[in-house]
Amino acid sequence: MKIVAVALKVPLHKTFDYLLPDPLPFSVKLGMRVEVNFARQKKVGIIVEIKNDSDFDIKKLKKIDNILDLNPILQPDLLVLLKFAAKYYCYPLGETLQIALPKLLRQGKSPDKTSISYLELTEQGLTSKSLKGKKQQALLEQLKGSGKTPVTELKALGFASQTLKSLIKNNLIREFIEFDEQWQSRELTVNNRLKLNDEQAIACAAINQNDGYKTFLLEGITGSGKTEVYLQALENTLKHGQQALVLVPEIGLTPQTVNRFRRRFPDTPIMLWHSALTDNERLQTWRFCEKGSCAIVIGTRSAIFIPFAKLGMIIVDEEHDASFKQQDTLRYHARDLASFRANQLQIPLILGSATPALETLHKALINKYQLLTLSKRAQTTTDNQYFLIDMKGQEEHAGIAEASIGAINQHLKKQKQVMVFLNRRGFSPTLICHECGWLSHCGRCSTNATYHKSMQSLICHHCGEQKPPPHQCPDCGSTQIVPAGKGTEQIEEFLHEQFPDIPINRIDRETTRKKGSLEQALSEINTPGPRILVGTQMLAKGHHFPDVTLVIILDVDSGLYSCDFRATEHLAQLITQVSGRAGRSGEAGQILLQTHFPEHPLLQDLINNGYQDFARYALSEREITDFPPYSSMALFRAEAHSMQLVTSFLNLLIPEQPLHGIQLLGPIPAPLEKIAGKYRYQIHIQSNNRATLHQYISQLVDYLSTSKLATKVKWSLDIDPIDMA
DNA sequence: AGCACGCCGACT
DNA sequence: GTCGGCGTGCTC
Repeated sequence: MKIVAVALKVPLHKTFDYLLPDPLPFSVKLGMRVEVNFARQKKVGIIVEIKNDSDFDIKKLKKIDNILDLNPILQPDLLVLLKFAAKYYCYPLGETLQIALPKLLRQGKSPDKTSISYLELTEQGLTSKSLKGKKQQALLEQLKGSGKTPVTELKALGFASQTLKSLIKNNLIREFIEFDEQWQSRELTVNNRLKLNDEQAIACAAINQNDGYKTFLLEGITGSGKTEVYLQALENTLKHGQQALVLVPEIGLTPQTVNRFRRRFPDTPIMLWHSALTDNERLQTWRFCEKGSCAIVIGTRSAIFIPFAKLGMIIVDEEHDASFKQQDTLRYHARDLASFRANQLQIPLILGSATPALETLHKALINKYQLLTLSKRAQTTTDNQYFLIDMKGQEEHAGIAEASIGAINQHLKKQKQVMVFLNRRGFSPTLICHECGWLSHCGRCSTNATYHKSMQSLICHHCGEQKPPPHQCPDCGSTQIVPAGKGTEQIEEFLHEQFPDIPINRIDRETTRKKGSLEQALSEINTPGPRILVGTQMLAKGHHFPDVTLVIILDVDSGLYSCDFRATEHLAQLITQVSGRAGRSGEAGQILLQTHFPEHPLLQDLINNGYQDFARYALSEREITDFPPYSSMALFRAEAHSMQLVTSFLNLLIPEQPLHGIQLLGPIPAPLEKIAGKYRYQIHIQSNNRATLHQYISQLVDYLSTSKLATKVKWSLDIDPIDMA
């Protein structure tokens, strides 16, 4: 009697056994989808085990209603990866598998979507000079840069169907349909290959000589030509007829990046993977990769779950970026799963960053990874200069020091661009009553309500609740309600007053909410002339601003003294990444850091010796304090509307006797104790031995599945957390 | 998570 | 008398 274990989308840490239909129509394999009756509901599940008996009462087993696939929908290696992920991150297997599948497959739809329409330039379009229509001209430029491009991708860039149609009508571009034919690597055309410097050549040679699994850490300062190394390493992979997966941070999937790949390999099918794809596009891309019809995928973290016919290389660009870690449901780290997958397939993995995560650097320093260093900037000869602005006693306006304003003036006069960085959006983080000290806060979260002047509202950045600012203080009735603290909106307003003739672009989540508005701002920034850019994190990542020669970081201090042990690492990465945006056009950039602690050893080390030196020093501190990567960590969180319920539940999990090899800390309130009306507490679990940690956590999860109290709170586990909030 | 079963209050 | 509140327990 044939029995199969089926993984279903239920939040239970187990699978369910079913009987196979008796005369079996065809051979049943792992990874096939089935339709079953489960607790009186029809569900789509996946076969994860085939066996001859069951721990469950065999007489009570139900029969499978339907086998949905002739061939497994999850190929064997992907199923192994997902089983590992479910176990490692302590997440139910059924839910893990569902997360990895495109929605249409999750729903049991047929996987056969086999064509994609592309647009390309005609001969006429190639030679045409300039068109009247601005949008039409932009589309031609885009196609000149990217070559043949999927229609859906062009629409995502903001081109209207009308624009496409009229260009087709005028015979400047043409549409064609491509079916999922095997991609043939012998057609490989390579354009615009750059000459490598010594370091790049050594890196490429090391990667290309490699046979089998190996992880390389490509530690290259901004502008040192990491992308060129990726491209030349990819060339080798493509020549062997193998596919490649390039993982990029959420913000890194810009047209510039993609165009560079398309221009280099004009005949090679390249597809994108990101959250804005429609369900159909997602399924198409998935199938094209699985069948070997697509050669390169550039995608965000979930691309790690795409099946490939013959994957030959994985690249993780900006590997330190926090967006590779999923912050809800299955809390996986795409970089770490990439490492598992590369090992599983015996292929090389390249981790690239100017500011590698300390975990990654540690593995390179103990020779688990091969370290490849790029220390020379390709374009400039001069290094950026850092200046610490001591804010003690310094006169300031809207948080900008007098000295900084002087510097801004100088650079603008030289027709250069200036970047002002502050990691806080809105006008001011709170409103304060001048008479009684009342502060604007969110009614549902234990945090401030940020004042957004342009929208005339108070917004909670955690739960999104909006309300109008009060005219009178709710406590004392005073009308003296004033903004306290600074956000990017206020910086922009002040700079407008100070430099009325200078164009200013503010770039943060608020100003880039509308589709295409970031692209719009970026193209404005590319026009010559003096300009000021104001922004948050978003400015630090990926974009090229060749005319920026001055960068000012306003609030350095919040990263220096924080309860999060990773805060200094993130601050150093941020400073290095932001300053990497400056001085890329031949002239050395100036970086001003505003701080009350100019003598702080971290800042001194960073500006005098660079990130590489800082990171090695920071690692030695982690070793002394026993923090990751010198220990393993997990975070157990629980939330509920009643504080008493949460704390008593968590207290139940703390044993009376200390456990051997496990340190528990808590329950302690989460950094934000209350969000959207729910109280959140957590327990830090730490061990010097990963296996010990995992053994303890699996026991914990087993216990929770039998605990009644556990059903009354919402709990979650974060393995290797990077954000304690 | 769903969903049914079950045991108590206020309604045509 | 019954409709419906959500506490409890189970799903191969």
